[in-house]
Amino acid sequence: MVDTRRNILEKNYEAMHRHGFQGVRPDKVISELGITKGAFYHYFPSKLDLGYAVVDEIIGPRYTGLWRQLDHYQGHPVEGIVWCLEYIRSGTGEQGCLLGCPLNNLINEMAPLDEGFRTRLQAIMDVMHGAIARALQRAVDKGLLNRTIDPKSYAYFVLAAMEGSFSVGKSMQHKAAFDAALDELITTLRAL
Amino acid sequence: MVDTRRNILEKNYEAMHRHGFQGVRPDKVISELGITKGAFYHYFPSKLDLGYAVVDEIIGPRYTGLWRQLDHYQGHPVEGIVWCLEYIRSGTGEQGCLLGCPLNNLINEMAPLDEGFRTRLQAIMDVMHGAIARALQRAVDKGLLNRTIDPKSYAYFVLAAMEGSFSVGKSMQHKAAFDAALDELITTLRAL
DNA sequence: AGATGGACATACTAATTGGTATGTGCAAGA
DNA sequence: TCTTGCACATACCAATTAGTATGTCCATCT
Repeated sequence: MVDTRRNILEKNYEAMHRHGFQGVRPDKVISELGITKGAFYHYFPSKLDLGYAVVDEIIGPRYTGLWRQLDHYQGHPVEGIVWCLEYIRSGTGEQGCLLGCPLNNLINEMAPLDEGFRTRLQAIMDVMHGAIARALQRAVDKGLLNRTIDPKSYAYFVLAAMEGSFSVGKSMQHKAAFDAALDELITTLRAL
Repeated sequence: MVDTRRNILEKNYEAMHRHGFQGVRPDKVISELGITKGAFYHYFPSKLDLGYAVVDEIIGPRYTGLWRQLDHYQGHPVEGIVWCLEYIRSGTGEQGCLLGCPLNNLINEMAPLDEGFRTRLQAIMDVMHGAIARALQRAVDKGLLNRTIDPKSYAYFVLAAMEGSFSVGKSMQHKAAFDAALDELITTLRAL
C-alpha cells in the first residue's frame, strides 16, 4: 500500500502551486487521486489544516533545506549564495516559471488573510534571510567585499530580487525574463 | 447621484487587493456598497469582466501613468528610476505593505489561470519594463554608467527587485524589511 | 402624452463547496 | 477468538456562489 496521506499532500501541493490555496478544490483533487472524502478527512480535519501541512511538510523543508547549506559552504560566501540561486534556477523549467515560486505565491496570496499561514511562511523566509545574512557577514568579516554593506539589509534585497525574478518570469510568461533578472542579481552580487 | 459603476470598481479593487481575485465575493462587496445584484450585473456581465475592468481602469493606469513619466525625466536617468521607486515607497504605508503590490499580487495569482488577466498584466509590465530599459539606455548612451549593462536585461532585474521588495515586506509583515530591500536596490542603481 | 431605455431592486436558482454522519473491511493485540 | 481501532468508502447536507429572470422608477425623446 502506498502512502495515502503523502499522496494527498503532494497532489494538493501541485494544485496549490497552480491555483493558489483558495483556488484548491479538495473534491477535485480527491477524485483525481481516485480516493474519497473519507480518506481525505481521515487525515486532515479541514482544508486549512491541509494547507498548513503542505507548508510544513513540503514547501518549508524544500527551501530551508537548501539555504541552510549556506552555513557549511566552503569558499567565498557570495559564491555560496550564487550556488543556491543557480540551484533554484536549475529546478525551474519553462513550466515552473509560468507557475512561479510556490513560496512567493503563497506569501502574496495568504499572508494578509490567515495568521497560521503567515507565521509559517515568515518562519521559512526567516531561515533563508538568516542564512544569506550570515554568509554576507562572513564575507564582510573576512574583508572579501569591495563595498561596505549591511548584511541583514542586503539579505532582504537578495531575497526580494530572487522572489521578484519569479514574478517577472511569470508575468512575461517566459523563462528568458526570469533568467535575465536572476543573471543581473548574480552579477550584482559578484561585483560587491 | 454618485458614479455607481466607479464605486463598484473601487470597492472590488480593494477587495481584490486584500483577498485576491478568486477570493472576492461580489455578493459581499455589493452589500457593503449598499447596492444590489441588479446594479452590479447591470454594469458587469460577470465577475471575470469586473476583474478585467479593475485591471484596465484602476491598476493599469496607476502603474503605466507613473513609469511613463520616466521618458520625460530631466536629469540623470538613474535618478529618474530612483524617483519612481521613491514615489512607490511614499504610497506604501505599513498597511499597504501588508497587502502588497496589487500588480504583483494579481500576477502571481492569475497569470497561470486566465489568459485575459495575463495579457493585461503583461501589457502593464511591458510598459514599465520599456520605460526602465529606455532610461538605462539613455544613461549608457551618455556614458553615465561605470559598468556596462544590458538595459533590457537590467530593467527586468529592477522590476524583480521592486516587486520582490513587496513580497519580502509582506512575508515579514514589516515595512522595515520592504524599505531595506528597496534601499539596497536604490544603492545598487546609484553605484552603477 | 405616450413610448423608450437606462439604472437599478427583488426574488429566485442550479451548481458547487466544504464539510459531517455513518458504515465497513481488515490487521493487530489481548 | 474476540475486540479494538485504524483506514478508508458512501451517503447526505447546509451554506455559499455566481448568476438569471423579472419588475419598477424615472428621465428623455417623439
